[in-house]
Amino acid sequence: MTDRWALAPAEDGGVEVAPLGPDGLPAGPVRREPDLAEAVRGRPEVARWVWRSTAEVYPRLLATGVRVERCYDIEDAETLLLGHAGRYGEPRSAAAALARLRGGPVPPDPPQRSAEPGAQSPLFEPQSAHVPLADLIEVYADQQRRHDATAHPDRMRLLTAAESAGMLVAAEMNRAGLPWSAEVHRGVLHELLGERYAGGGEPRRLAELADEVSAAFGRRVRPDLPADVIKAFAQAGIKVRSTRRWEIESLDHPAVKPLVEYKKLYRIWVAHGWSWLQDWVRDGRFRPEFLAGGTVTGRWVTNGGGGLQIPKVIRRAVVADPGWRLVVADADQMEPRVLAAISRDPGLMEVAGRESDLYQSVSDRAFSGDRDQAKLAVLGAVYGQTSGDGLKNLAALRRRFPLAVAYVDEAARAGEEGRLVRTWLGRTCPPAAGAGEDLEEEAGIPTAEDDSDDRQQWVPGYASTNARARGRFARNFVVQGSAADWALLLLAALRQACAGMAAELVFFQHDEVIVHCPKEETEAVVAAIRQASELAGRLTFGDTPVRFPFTTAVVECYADAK
DNA sequence: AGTTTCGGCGCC
DNA sequence: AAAGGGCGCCGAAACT
Repeated sequence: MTDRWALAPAEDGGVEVAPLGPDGLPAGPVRREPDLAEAVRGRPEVARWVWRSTAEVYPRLLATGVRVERCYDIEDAETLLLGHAGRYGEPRSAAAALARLRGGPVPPDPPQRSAEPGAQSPLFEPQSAHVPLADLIEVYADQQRRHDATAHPDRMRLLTAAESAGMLVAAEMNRAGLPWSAEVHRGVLHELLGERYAGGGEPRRLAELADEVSAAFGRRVRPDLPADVIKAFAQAGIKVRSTRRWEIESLDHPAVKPLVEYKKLYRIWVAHGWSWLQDWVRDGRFRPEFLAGGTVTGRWVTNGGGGLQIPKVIRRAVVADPGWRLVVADADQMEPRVLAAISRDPGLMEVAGRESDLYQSVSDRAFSGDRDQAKLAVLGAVYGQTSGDGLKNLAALRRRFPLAVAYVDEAARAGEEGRLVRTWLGRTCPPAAGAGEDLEEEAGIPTAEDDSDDRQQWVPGYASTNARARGRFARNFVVQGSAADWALLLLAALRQACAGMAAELVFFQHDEVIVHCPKEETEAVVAAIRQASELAGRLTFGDTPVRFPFTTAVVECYADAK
């Protein structure tokens, strides 16, 4: 069962396939066959399909009911390998990789396609130029050699394999869709926003709140226009720099309450209201397009519909099919557990070796039981907090967990100095990531904003705010990115564990996964999650005591999971 | 008129 | 109390 085959759809609708040897080179001739799906369906013994792009091939296979166990996505691997070599931004298409290999002119990558509301996953992705299978195999063999030249070849192999697995999962999720009740959604909208008025204007509740805001200011104010609100406050003798909630909330003015309420509901209305429902929900399913590895840290993104930002109140609309359930599984304190695993800090590993609340354990050791302080300190260390209580707490954290704090500090220093920073498996941060566009600041030349007094406290002397931004980015990158490494392995293991069942993975959001399954399968799914977590922890980070417990809920409605 | 950026906020 | 990381999305504002 170690058979690897390479595959490339031909331009005439047929397909080229070829068996591969252990070195990645062809172990037999390239064969032309008339039908892509049949070529795969007829070879169930193949353990891994090597192809240019999962997004090009796999939706077509799924459309005919064909699933594959594993794949290797050449263009995704090219991206990761280029990144590891510090060559971020070079064209990553198979055609470009081939050109680099042969010394020809390197074609630029085609422009990214943007999402269209309600668009089904296209059967043909408008992507890079066609590359014949024999050439594709050459690129693949070269990539195998390039894995060997990385800092940790075994980890790098795991990374490219894991991300390819993630792409299979993403394609399957895109096909399945998230079960969505339009009726429930409409009910929630009506309850929150009131009736819609003809003509597409604001619903009743928003109109009322806008009137209350205007009444409080004594003139007509549009609460959805920040400039208007700032002016209105100024006329009332209150200076605000923005209309962000945390800045507005504490003000002593009668407009504040309806304004904050307006902004909350306005958000629901524009981002998840009736037109969203119209655009993104079809046949009882919400279909955002999941893209595995869509960010530099390796986190997924969704293309369309804000699939990873479903507001809590709207989750009531996520309802299992009749007789089915949603198994909602959420990794507990994922980021500090990942930090324990990558830093190998003995104290933090010991704490992370228990399934109980990690922040509580940290606070018992370093914060005399104050869980909130402990959580702030840990998150501050991971995010690069620069002021407030976080700094004081960071010192306490450093005393108890020196290797953990040193790990992220070193990443931050590397980022500031423009050195490469990698996740545990080898995903590499582009050296300029986290940098803004402000070259004047980079050069240490004060800009107009710099004489605002609150910034200079934490921008000492001529230190570049850009370098600091890179430092914060890199500090977070090693944790968030390694967590994404682990999450890919988790998804891959969970997908395997669910392979024989009717259960389908329908949602994934950084540290949370939803499986939709017949109610008879829920126990098996919960067990599969546990087993997948254990396997993912071991495969990703090797032999550590760190555990990755999940909170799982078996529910009919997503909103009931928390 | 079409495209890009900004402000604000949803999620993790 | 204050505001650190990653995203996507929307309408308005600011551009070409």
